Amino acid sequence: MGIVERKAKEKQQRRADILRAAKDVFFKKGLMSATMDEIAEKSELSKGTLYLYFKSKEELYLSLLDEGDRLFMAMMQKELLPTLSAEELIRKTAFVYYKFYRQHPDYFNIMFFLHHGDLEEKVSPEFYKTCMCQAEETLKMIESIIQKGIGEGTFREVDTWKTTLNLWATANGIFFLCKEKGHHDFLKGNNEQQLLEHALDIYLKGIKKK
Amino acid sequence: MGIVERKAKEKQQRRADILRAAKDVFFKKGLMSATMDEIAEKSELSKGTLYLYFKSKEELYLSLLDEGDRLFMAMMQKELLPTLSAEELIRKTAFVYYKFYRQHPDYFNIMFFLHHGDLEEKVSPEFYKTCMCQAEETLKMIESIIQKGIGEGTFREVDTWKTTLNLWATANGIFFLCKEKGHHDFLKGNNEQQLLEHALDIYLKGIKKK
Amino acid sequence: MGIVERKAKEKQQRRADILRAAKDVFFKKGLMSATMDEIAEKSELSKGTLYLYFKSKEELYLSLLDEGDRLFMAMMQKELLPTLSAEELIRKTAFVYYKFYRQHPDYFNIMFFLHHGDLEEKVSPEFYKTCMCQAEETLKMIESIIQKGIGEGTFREVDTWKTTLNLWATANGIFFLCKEKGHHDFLKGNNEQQLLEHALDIYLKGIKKK
Amino acid sequence: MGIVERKAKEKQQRRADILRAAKDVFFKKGLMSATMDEIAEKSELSKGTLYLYFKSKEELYLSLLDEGDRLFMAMMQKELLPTLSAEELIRKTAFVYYKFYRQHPDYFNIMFFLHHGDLEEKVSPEFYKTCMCQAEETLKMIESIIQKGIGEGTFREVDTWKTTLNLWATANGIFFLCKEKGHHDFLKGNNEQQLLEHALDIYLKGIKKK
DNA sequence: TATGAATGAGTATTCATTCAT
DNA sequence: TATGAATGAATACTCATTCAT
Repeated sequence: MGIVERKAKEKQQRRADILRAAKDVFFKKGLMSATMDEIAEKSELSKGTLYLYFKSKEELYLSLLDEGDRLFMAMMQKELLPTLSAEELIRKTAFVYYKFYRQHPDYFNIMFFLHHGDLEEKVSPEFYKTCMCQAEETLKMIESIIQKGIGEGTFREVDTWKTTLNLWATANGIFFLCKEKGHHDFLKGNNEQQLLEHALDIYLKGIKKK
Repeated sequence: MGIVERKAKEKQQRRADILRAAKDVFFKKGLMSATMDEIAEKSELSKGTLYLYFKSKEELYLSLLDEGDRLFMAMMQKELLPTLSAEELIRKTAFVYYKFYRQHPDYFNIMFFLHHGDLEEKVSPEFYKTCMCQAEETLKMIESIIQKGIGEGTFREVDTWKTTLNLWATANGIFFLCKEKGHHDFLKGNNEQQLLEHALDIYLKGIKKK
Repeated sequence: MGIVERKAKEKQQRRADILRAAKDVFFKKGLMSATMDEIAEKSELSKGTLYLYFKSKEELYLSLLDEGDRLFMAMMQKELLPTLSAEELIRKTAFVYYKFYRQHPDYFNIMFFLHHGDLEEKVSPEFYKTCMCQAEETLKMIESIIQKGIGEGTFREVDTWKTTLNLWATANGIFFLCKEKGHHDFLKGNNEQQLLEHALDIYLKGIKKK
Repeated sequence: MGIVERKAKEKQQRRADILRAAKDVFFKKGLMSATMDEIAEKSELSKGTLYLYFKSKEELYLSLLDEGDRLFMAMMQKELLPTLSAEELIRKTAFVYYKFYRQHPDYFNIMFFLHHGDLEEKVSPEFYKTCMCQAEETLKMIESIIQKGIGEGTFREVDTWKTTLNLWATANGIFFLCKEKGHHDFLKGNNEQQLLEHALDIYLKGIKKK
């Protein structure tokens, strides 16, 4: 029994090692330029072993999302105190999302690639669905805040899921827009945080009861 | 003289031929999976000729943006009548953008790749900047609508550029979110148009004076 | 242990296989016209494997020099008996070099390319230096013969290194001259051996005391 | 008639323009890396025109030898005064050859390539023979000096053609040896001139009557 | 389970040469 | 004669994936 447990633990460890190495390499080079060789070397495992734990390069790449989601969820649960008002919760959520984006901007690349399409065909549908489900969890959490706001009487009776998707889309759209840096500043000095706050100011004004 | 003109015309034609073929192939396979061989075959030109007109695969890919921008601008100018109110113009713009997105959803992939970064390193900075400038033109048009709304006294005195970027980010974020289809419906039946309208309803309520 | 040894042996074997195939192809077609595909086919290994053992086409080409140097050194050590006089040793060396040249005239092509320069830029400096050092070993051996001749009192007190380089240059110059064959006989019936002997006759007369 | 002459002159001019441009490019990049495009651009002629004057890239390359030979011959005739003794003439010839080599080291690359073989197959035999004949002219001139030395009674009755070839081979061998520079100094500070002088000292001592 | 040697299909790019005008 | 647009064959090198040990 002890042996079985240890084996299972070792397996988890290997998986974690590979993911850590993959993160380093993918985030440094990008999906296209990263190579399995480099990941194998960095993880101090053989290339063959990589394929024992992940079906393909693409699936390994997407597996990093898991980690991202977990990280984000953890950050959220620490900060979203139930004593806060709905508006405060919305603002807090946005801020945590922003903080997460600042700390791990590369997870967004994965997300973008996931939606982009080139990847979609190279990953098994089951795996793909798994990724989606996790994203949905996050969205449900946001929806519950909006429901709470409506319940409290602070928010108008908006369509909660539509509103959730809008908020999510806005935040992502802003982060995406701000990714482009350096060559040409059409942001005119605005950064993610400022834009996000401005968007919330207006959006909340539009949601809140008179 | 006639001869020079005809040559110039032929050259334009070739360029157009290549772009058309490139669009077909890139939009079917994606940047990564598309091959220059296939584009050459589809354009009924030799591979060498492709490189006579475009420096690299990446530059050819981005060159499709040009066309997209032109298309969008043309659609806009046809629909945005100056007699409309600011709110109507905003809604119209969103609708035109939506229509454009429906007709040419693949142009968004290019945009996503452009912002994503892997491409940034493979294209000359000048060319990159050109792409960015064209995007800015569109944004300026939207800003002018907001300014008009403020001038008319319909909108509150919001930061016009921030608001512009927010609207833009929201639309893109929504389209981006909705791109994911088929495998798992976290949209719960909502489509781009519905989400966009819902977002505008709320956002405009937040902007408009009392 | 046995397993490790066998693996190492197999690796050596592969390397040898590649070198043999490379020799065939390079010597038949020349550096420029030879292709890695052909070498792969001839070695009955995949192209990828070639690159597992050699960094580039150029490095593979130069690696043949190693073999040439070893071959030459082996021939020398068999023939240069220490009982011979300095003059006999010089003549013997020249004769061995000539024999080597006759048996492996293609190694000279590599040497020519090595000095020619186009290659210099395509090979890592370390590798390049290694090639050079091996050539120097041969030269040192010749110098020691001249020093011996001076010590014996047979040769005048000439500059030993200059003399070494001169002898070497002369032999190479002759071989190089004679390479040109077939199209036009400006050699007027002279061959490498005759020219080399004639050169030695005169050169040794110029070196020997009185 | 005047028209015919002018046309002929223009043709010569074009040819010269191409050769000049070819020299620039070939000597800067080497045979392998130089491109016909660059030569066309530098000569301010179209690529097609290049092929009107030269059959192929290789033939254009070798055509530069002509010019080299002419240059060398001209230098020789200016310096080789008939009043000089045979020994002085030999030394003078060597010095002129050295000067030529210093001023136009790149012509040697062509010569080396010519003999190397890759080129031999890509050029028509007639053209190849022409190149060889010109080299022979130079050798005949050297032979005549040796004959003069024998006639004067200064030199022993050596085989004049063998001796000629030996001298030529020695000089070329030395220049070739010295081409390798930079990475590893097995020359130990010796340069072409010093080696050439040392070789002549010894060789002439071996030729001269007692 | 872990290895890592071997694979070989896959591809962007180059460039000498041609030929219609 | 001069052009230069078009060609398309040619090739080095990569890298995800497999599989015998």
